[in-house]
Amino acid sequence: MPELPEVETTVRYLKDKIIGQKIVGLDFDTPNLIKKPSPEELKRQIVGKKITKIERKGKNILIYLNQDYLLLIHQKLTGHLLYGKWQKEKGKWLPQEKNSPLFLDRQNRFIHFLLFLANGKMLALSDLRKFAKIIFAKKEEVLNSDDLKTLGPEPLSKEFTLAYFQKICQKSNKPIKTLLMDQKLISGIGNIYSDEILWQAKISPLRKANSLKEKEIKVIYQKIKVVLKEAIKLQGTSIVDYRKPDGAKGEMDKFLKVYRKEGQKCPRCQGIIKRVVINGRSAHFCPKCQK
DNA sequence: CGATTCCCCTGATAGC
DNA sequence: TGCTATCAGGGGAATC
Repeated sequence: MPELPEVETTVRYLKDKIIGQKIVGLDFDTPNLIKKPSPEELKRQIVGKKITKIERKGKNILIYLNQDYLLLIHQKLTGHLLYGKWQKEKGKWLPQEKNSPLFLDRQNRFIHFLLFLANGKMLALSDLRKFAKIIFAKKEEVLNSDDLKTLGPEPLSKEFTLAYFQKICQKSNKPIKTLLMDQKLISGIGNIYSDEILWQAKISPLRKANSLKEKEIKVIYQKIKVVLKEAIKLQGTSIVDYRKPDGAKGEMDKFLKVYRKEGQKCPRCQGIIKRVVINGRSAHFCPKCQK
């Protein structure tokens, strides 16, 4: 699923390809993805506008348009943006290049939303589960909406200090995994990287945040940065649905230590990796070396 | 206010 | 073989 590193990879890839491009058309087959405005209104308003900027906030993709408009895309579980050319066959959008991952990898074949650009290329949203969220409005309105303004600090930014992390840990009686995934406290970390961060830090995901010692908090803090940076460098994890905008997989899969590895041996201590449900999410960890 | 449950959706998988 | 039940999972809403 797209978390901070995957969204960052997507934004970096698209930056020099779509900035300056005018949107010349729009197509969709799942109106429910478009939360605001109505799909008809969106089509009427977005066509003709030019893309001026693209950035990431937490797990959200922000595509800025001229006349102070902003398109927000949250990919949720299985959504990912793709860049290429598609053609409609029997009501379904199919990629034109038959030997590209856009065509060969089935995860890229669930196209539900398409923007046509002036350069002849398209920006498409593939989303198997149809959970993604699309919002289009005036820039100020989107930036001041709950979708964005409730987000906590970016974990790789200066604002995310050790003192801040210590403070939120001490104040929370929740499991540390739940805290790491709380977008209001830290933005961008999801199920994959919370598991991986805690494995690297040798801390059990079940530990209550306010039970952590100062030294442990510091290690987790450091591992947040290390793991996210490594994942960005490797262009994300494609173990499930995520793909880069060219349809190819990220390289982070083979560096994962615990996520989706229930029953396998811990690469550090040979303990058996366990899966438990925390706050409705599956958590993977090694009970032998994560305390 | 915080904690819990439900819901959105559909492919994969297990059970029969 | 093929049908049905169950599950994953980010985040928001409803409920306790």
